[in-house]
Amino acid sequence: MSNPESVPFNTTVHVRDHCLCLHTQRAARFLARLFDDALRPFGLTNGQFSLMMALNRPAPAGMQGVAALLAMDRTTLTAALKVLERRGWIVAAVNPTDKRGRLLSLTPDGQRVLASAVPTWEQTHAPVEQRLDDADRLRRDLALVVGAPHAG
Amino acid sequence: MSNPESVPFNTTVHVRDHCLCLHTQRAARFLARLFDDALRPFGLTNGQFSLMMALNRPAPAGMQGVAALLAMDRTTLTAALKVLERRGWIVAAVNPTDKRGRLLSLTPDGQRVLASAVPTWEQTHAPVEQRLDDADRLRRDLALVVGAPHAG
DNA sequence: ACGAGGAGGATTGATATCAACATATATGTG
DNA sequence: CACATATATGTTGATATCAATCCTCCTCGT
Repeated sequence: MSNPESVPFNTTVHVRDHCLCLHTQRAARFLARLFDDALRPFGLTNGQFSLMMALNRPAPAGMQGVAALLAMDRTTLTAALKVLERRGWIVAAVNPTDKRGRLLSLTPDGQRVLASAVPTWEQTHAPVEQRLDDADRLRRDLALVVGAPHAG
Repeated sequence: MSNPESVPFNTTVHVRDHCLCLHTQRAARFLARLFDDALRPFGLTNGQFSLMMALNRPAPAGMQGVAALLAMDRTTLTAALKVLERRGWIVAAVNPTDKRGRLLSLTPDGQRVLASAVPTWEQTHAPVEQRLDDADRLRRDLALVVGAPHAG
């Protein structure tokens, strides 16, 4: 029934119900679909929206900083940028101070697309927040998972 | 500064700090890397581990049920199964009762691999759980996000 | 100035994700 | 039984994800 070469069903149930990795992946897939659907009319995915929002800052951003902000692999960021660059929504210029680095920024077109999508983001986000007793608590907990000792 | 064609920096900061989709994607990427690293010696990714665990049940599972359990697109499941099937860890047999459907189950080899990985799952999961004040609270909140009115 | 080691990115290969479309089977109606 | 419709799954194309690897450019010691 539960020899050392197989996993007892009880263990399966325990892992299924407790694995934070699984729980988080499920929620991530669910929210990705939700926001992808909502943002599709703008030609944006949830990840592209978050990335462009991360680039909407007073001074151009570097790749390391953006990758860290999104907890994303550097090479994933490279691939994501290529898509947005093809569409003319962002530019990746060589950093004149350090020619190894890139300075990332939104183009005027990119700013327009992002601005047009913000109301939809709000309309999509609000119902999710309302389903929760305390959205700030969830944000704090997720920040703890990622390793930030303090949230916010 | 904040004409209708661009997004004010204040808005960017608000979205960055509040977007539950972004927060969840970040945590999901972080945990995926953590578990992928830990499970690599067994030739498993976090997703493959969760999928095989979902298939470890008394009676063979159908694709619809598994996809729903993992909150995963049907076609994503098809692709994931092909990899595990190639390795001989699962079998997808035509359901004799309904030839449209498939019955998914672990092979003995698959059971062995899964069983060998469980201690590593425990060792990887424990520190994450310890970082949280209340892991059950996070699990409940994530379940609420996915739309389950009751957690557990 | 020169060379060694390091840091920042890009590329490649594998898997993951999902929409749009295609195929096979079941079910219900007449 | 024939046909329309619904259900279950597979296929294709685009993007997302990350490890391994390579290349370029910077920094530092001499």
